[in-house]
Amino acid sequence: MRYSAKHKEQTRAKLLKKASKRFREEGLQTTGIAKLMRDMGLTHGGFYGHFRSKNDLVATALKDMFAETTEDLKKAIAGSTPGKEVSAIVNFYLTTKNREHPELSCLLPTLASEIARQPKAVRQVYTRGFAEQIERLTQFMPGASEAAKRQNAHSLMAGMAGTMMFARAVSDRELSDRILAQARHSYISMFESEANKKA
Amino acid sequence: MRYSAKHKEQTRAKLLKKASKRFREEGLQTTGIAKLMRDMGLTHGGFYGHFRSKNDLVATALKDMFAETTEDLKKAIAGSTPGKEVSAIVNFYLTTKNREHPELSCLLPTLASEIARQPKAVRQVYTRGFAEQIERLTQFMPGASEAAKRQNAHSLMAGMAGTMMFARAVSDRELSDRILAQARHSYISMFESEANKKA
DNA sequence: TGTACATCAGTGAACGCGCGTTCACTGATGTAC
DNA sequence: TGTACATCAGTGAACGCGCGTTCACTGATGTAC
Repeated sequence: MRYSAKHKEQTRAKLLKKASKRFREEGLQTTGIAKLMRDMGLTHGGFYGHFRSKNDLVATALKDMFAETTEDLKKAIAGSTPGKEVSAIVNFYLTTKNREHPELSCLLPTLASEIARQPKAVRQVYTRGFAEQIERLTQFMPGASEAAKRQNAHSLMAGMAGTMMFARAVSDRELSDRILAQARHSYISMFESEANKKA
Repeated sequence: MRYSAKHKEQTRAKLLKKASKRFREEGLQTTGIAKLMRDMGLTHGGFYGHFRSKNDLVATALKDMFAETTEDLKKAIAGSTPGKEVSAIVNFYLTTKNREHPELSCLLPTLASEIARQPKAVRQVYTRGFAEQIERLTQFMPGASEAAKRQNAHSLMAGMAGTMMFARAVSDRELSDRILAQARHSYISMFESEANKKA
């Protein structure tokens, strides 16, 4: 059958969205092309009309996921009191809702360890996205110098990603809730700028 | 052929060691039984004489990995100046050597995200090991109360695991080196107890 | 207005491969007599 | 000392399944005449 002019473009976009969710739910290696296409109502062969390879899809999906998280962070920051951005970020990131929905939240806790085993092209996309995310956080961090601020951004990002990873892996729900709640409190008191803590 | 009395026990122990390395190198799902046995010089069928299932192996290997890291941490702490335990832990954990050898270091940066997708039995083993590791760290952390110390242990553990995960995933070696070096500095100044910082 | 043809998103069989698990078996050795 | 047999760690074919990728194809529609 013939399709409307924009049809292929739309299919590709939907495929990309679905894949970037699936990757975060099930991991990169565990997500299969055939099942992905089946869930789109298509057959596996059609995949290669949209992406050169699974690796190509992984790389493209990573860009998409970083862009999504960037949007979410921007929104969280936009809705916060000036000077309270770190609280906004932490309270947005370390929620039970995000714990339950890896497919809709930051890729770092779910995919970063698997990315270490990916081919260079994929890791480069990751590296760029990661560096940009750190840069975005840096401007809201406390610190005497730009370098100190950036280091705090790294610490916060590593702490939040590690915390979310732990909260998801642990089988005891109450323990998981506590991990998140206490980490929110901790990171806010560590990284909310001094000026605001006194206000 | 008949084997010596201790033979099977030894084979099981070697298999477990090999598996716990392989899991950290390649992930849980990506590590296959057949390849594992082939690398032991055995055939895949023999596996089920040692473990009930792959899940059984995963659970047992996790215990082993936690025990290994516990040993390593104890050694690092034993060799440190009293009051400088946090420095010893951080300087032991966040090294380029550990970055290059996931198969010989802490399971958290490599496996925690995959464990979130494992069956309950596996996650329970993980939860116990994780809680024990936190408890072990707690006693060396600064903090006014036991709860505050434990929270600092959580923050440090999440930060170190997240940092190692990032350092491994990033494709730029210099960036990775910087991530590790600056994180060591950061976490030591954040968590080394106040008394010692002034000394 | 009616016919012929080009387009091209998606189809589905096939490729060689690896997965976890089962199970009847092999064959070297220890033990019993 | 010599023979018969039990033991049991490990073997390897087979199960049904999923993997990523290729490729000749289908068939509805838009376009050209």
